[in-house]
Amino acid sequence: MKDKLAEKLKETLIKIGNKSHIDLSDIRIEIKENKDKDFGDFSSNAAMVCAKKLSLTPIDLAKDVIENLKGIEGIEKLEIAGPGFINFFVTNTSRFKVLEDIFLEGDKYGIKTKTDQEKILIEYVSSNPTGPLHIGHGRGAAFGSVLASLLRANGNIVDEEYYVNDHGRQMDILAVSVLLRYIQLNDIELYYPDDCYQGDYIKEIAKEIFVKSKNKLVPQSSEFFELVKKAKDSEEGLNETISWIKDEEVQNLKIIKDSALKNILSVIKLDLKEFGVNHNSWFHESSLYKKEGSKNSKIEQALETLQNNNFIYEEDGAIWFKSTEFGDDKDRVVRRANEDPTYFASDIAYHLDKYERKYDRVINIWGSDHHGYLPRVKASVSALKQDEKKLEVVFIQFANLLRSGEKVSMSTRGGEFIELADLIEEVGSDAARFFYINRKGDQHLDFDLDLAKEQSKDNPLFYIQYAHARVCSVMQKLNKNQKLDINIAKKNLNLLIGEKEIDLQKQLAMFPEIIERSASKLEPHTICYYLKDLASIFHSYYNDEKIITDDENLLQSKLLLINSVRQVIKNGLGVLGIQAPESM
RNA sequence: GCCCCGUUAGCUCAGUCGGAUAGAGCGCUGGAUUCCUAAUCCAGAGGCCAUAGGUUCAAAUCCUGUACGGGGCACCA
Repeated sequence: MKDKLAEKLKETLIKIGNKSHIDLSDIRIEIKENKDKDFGDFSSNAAMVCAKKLSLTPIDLAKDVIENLKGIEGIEKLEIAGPGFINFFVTNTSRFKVLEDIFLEGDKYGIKTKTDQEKILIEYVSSNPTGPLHIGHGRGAAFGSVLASLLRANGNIVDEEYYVNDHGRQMDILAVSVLLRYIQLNDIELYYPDDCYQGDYIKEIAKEIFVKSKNKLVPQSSEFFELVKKAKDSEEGLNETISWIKDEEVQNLKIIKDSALKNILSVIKLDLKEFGVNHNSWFHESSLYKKEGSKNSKIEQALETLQNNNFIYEEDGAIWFKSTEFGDDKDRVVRRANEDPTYFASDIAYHLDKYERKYDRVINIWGSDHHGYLPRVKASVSALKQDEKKLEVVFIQFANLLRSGEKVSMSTRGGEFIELADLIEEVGSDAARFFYINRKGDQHLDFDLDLAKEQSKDNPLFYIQYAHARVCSVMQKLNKNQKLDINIAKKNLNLLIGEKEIDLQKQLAMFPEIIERSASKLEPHTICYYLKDLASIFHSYYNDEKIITDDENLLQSKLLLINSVRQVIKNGLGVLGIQAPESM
């Protein structure tokens, strides 16, 4: 209905414009639901926006528009109000259509099919594979996952990718950590450096490798143990230890690194699965370092291209990328004096790879502590002659965990962080997802553990799910031979004209637009608030009205209404990856 | 110092690419249940939309400055 009105309105304006030879075809007018019922169902600011161009007062223009709009089907009344708003009063009959639509479309209601589908890549989580996911990763995981399903609901093709940082210093430290724990299994006393990973999972991994390798990986050189001693509390010492292993124990290091990576990745995958997060692509950073037959590695190729495009120079023994030419604060090193490419260099190659895979949009979900990193990545994309506008980054702020109103310490030092798996076990995947996305991503979030578990209206997710369960409960209470009969219901829609019944129909009709807006703004939280509003109107209605009555006509029309509510809640929660339980 | 984000009711937060009288929950006060889930509902009180300017017919919303809070500024990943 709203779309139809918007179209008619625009046609009318163009027609009026033509009379005075003024082109209004690209003017942007707005038509929106009214908060205040006295102003009708919809209102438009069209007359106020166009009045100046036509040298008319908004009121006069509005009068003209209304004359032209008269006689449109479904409109009961048109009014001019305030400084020149055009208010639309819709007939009850035209509101009923949404109920038939929902019944016909079912699970598809609100889900768009587009002919011009966009191919979108969302990369998210991408936590270092050096330990299990903790609650700091949870928000990004929930956000990316919901965003993917939201963009799909909006008619696009979406790939979800996890970038595995399986190359570099963190992996080296991981390998050393495991090796040291491994050695300790022989009751050999040795210093365990502060900068090594402290969690108990390292010991588990070491044990596993210990069994498989039959304890053959212990370095035999006393030099090694001296280095470890030195690494106890100095970063330098740790670095020396790492490079010693790299030189002397290449084969063993590889075995340990590979098994540790495999082990941790499988844990991460399991955690994500429990959380309803499903990446369909796992991209390994290490693959960017591998030669491709006769060709250089992806990183070398990318750096060569930058060089050919004249954005590379040498200084202080290092190789730099001129990111300042694209607005970055300073130029960035891509190859260290020791000739190793930096992390940034592999990220350049990674983004180039994404572009080569021909996506229309490339979306990254990053922690907001990385925002300073974006200008250089955008710069590199531009320098590689790619369209940097295709790259969008959504920044996700950290979440605080609250228990009994107190902040739960999230120190990652000493490995005392809370694992995502523990959070899911405590509050459940549904609540965790909902609370993580209940706020705009770039804002701080207090995740209240007690609230997430509470079974009352204070808990917005419970409130929404309860509305769904209530409808299901009514359906259960019907006599055995009774059920929703769409034919009877359709003939009696004119019984649904109570104030709250109309409110419900209006709210239900907004759902497709909510999906669309939420998707286009990359803001999933909009859906949470929409569903809460819908549930609220429903609960209020339910309290006022008895659904089950002896009057078959009335019963059927009401059943259609409440089942529409049930369907939309189900669809909305579905997009969020959350269950809609039939009883609670 | 530079950059990003935020500031809306006592608290936690919404607020439709600028629109008519700024909303919700909690908390507070007072009510509703012989009845489909009271796990709910209804009513009341509560606001200088941080602040000072600017743009506009119209600003919580856009622009600039200021204050306060959070984060970021590596040959780390």
